[in-house]
Amino acid sequence: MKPFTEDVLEVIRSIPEGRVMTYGQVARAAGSPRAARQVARVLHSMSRKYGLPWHRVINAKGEIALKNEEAAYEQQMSLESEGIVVINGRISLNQFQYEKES
DNA sequence: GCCATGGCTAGTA
DNA sequence: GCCATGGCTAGTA
Repeated sequence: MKPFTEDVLEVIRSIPEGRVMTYGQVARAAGSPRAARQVARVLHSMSRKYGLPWHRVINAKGEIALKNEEAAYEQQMSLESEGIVVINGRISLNQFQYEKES
């Protein structure tokens, strides 16, 4: 597994319960500011086997990005079980976005 | 070639 | 709604 991938996994694992990060934010934290799509790809193909808190990653607009209805529903349930408020598939980034401090 | 993006326009109201 | 972006997993041979 490549360093970038490992960094992405580590960043995702570091998101605390009850908080979210965006794809772009994860990419930046992993050292590749323009690799937001790769984050999506990693999540798509690796979240199951690596037991990631995949539900805590959303898009820059604060929305659940999954197209698949069932999966999107599952994500919403997981988020709500941690106290994150989801309204019309959208989360308030102001309230729930995790900002790593320096 | 895939991907669960993102940011910036054009075009509507 | 368009399109530039980029690092690589899964699956075949």
